[in-house]
Amino acid sequence: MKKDIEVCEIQCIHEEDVKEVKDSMLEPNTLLDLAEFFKVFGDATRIKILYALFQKEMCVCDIAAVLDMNQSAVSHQLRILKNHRLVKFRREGKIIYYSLDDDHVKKVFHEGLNHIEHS
Amino acid sequence: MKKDIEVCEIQCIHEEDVKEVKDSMLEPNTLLDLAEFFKVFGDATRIKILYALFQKEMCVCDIAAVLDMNQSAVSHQLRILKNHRLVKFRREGKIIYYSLDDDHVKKVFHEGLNHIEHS
DNA sequence: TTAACATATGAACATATATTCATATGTTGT
DNA sequence: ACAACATATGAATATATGTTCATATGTTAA
Repeated sequence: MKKDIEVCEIQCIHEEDVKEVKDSMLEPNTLLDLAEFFKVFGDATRIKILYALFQKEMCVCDIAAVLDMNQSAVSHQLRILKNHRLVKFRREGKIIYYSLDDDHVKKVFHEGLNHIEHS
Repeated sequence: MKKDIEVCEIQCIHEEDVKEVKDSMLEPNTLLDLAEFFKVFGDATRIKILYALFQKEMCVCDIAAVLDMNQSAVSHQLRILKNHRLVKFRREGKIIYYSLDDDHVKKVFHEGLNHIEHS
């Protein structure tokens, strides 16, 4: 049964367009994954880490030194980068070296740079 | 004068590397702008809006209908996209049509898709 | 086994951010 | 001028996120 007062009804103007665009929308999971992926780039600390790793693989404490941050903060961020397969690591004794895991990273990065330079 | 107890000193292992990477680091403003730029992509609502606008220009209420969200929420997000020059708009009477403002958007988007598909 | 070191992690806190609600602004037709 | 409509915006709230602190894990050398 419908209530006689209908609130929050979304009104659209171009029904055809809405239907068409709605049908072509990405799958919910893809959307969430994409947003998650970009969210990783949306933090200055992680951007710095990625940019540092563009130059060469580095261990955690060296990254911390480059960023002038404490080891814990860097480690937390590295975990996020690792979970999203943006960086990988190898162990050498006590030291763990991190490096880039993916070529898309550089491409995304440079498209971002292009944008902020041209706007 | 130095305190005899020195806490939170950042210890690095490879001084040379640290110096080199630190010197080649992006400027603080560039870093912040980049992070800001990607932060815009890091939200499912904005991703949906951008993807919708890939198909065609749309007015606010149609976008709201596509996303199944209220007008205010969409408007707030459009403002963010507008501020970062990702979308532009034109007015036609009462209606305001939004569209993509930048080719980098699509490129960034597709690199992101590539990444999540290959990982 | 123990000390020293490199890194990881859980909890707590402070800050940032998205959505909602109410309302303001700006446009059109009467 | 007024009503109806499309959009924008400020404030409030709830949630997400980054950093710090304390501590745990894992490795090496003695």
